[in-house]
Amino acid sequence: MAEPRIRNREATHAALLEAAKVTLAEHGFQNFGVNAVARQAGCDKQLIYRYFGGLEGLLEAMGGDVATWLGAPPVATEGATYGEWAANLADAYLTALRANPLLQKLILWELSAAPGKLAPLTQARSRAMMQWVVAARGDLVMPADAGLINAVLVAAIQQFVLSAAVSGNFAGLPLRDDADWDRLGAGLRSLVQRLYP
Amino acid sequence: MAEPRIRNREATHAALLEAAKVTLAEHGFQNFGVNAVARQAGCDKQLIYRYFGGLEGLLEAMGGDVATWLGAPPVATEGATYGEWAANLADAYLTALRANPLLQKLILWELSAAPGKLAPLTQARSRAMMQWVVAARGDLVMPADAGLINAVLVAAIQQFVLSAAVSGNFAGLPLRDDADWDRLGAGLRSLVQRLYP
DNA sequence: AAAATATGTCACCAAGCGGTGATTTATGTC
DNA sequence: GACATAAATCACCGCTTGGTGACATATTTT
Repeated sequence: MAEPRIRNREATHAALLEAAKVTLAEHGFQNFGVNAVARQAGCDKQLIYRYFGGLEGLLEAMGGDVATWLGAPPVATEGATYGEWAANLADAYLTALRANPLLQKLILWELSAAPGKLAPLTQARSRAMMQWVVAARGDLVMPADAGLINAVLVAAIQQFVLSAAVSGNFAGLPLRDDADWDRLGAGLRSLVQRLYP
Repeated sequence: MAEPRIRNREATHAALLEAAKVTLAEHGFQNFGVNAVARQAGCDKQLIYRYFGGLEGLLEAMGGDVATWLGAPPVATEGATYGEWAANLADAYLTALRANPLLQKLILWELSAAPGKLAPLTQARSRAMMQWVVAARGDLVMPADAGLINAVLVAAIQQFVLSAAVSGNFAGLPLRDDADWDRLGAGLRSLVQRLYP
């Protein structure tokens, strides 16, 4: 019935990888599985086992180019203070994450899955984000409590974006249109500059 | 085979509700369903349909006593500044959420589920948390940007707790034993006091 | 005691899942 | 052109899920 796809191992391999990303980004991790990915790719699920050894291998393969999901980090402004740099980075992460449903779904999945099940993907993502930050930081010196402050910023941003995606707000703050996000960005910027005097 | 449970509608009703909470708290929302709840309650799933009209009704019923999940809010200290009060509240929420796997799973579920599917529970929880805060605030006057600052605090705390539950850390910060959490609490307190001068 | 009702259980259905062996068929090689 | 290999599909398995109708029995009412 269904016309078999043209025979091309490389292309099919790539198509499966792409289908995995699309499936996760569009439908979340809840219905993510061999059937859903194969459906999205338009081929038989057997090929997932043949080419990746199963879902596990497919996830590992996804981790391979996870670095490209984030895009290029913003460059550190010449002569900027650490506070300005941190504010810029927060802003950049906020917009990047907001525009990246795949990354959102992955973060959510990591929070929901049994520890270890997503290890390869988690490690790849964590490494990629570290590089993102390090590449942007240049040779700025970190204040003493920068670790905590930045963790709070990143954590809050993630929670905002994830909550907004499902309910359009967080703790009373509306997070729907661009104006809402602009307000939030400006507010965060002022907080950051107050925290890094 | 299985001895039928003694016939008592009230008790069975309550047992199902309790089983729902236990199932969610212990196994998360991923495997939450009529089968799992009925298994936990030790009765037939049919009773869920008879007494609650299905999972939906069971969730609504769970929303009924969601207020009791949080426990009593900390009382506002006499003559305290808003900054001190906010720091206390952050501390209280951090420890309360950390000790409450059911609430953790519910928050995670709300972030992962299709909007609307959890509406009754979400509304009940949001209302309960509002009351928690309002009851604690007393008649302290809120600074101008308190809404944003508190949102950032709550968001960060939630992300910390959720991430710690699955991976034991967040963005490099270790969040395993009590000492880790004490350090985080102290750090947050200092940040709060810097933000509310 | 007999009948009616309420409570609880069982047996089954269709659908979806992860996973696997067997089968077709296009492609490259001799 | 005949053959081997590799790419893709098909057909099926066991299991779990949400959901429902039929059944058994304890409890109350008549």
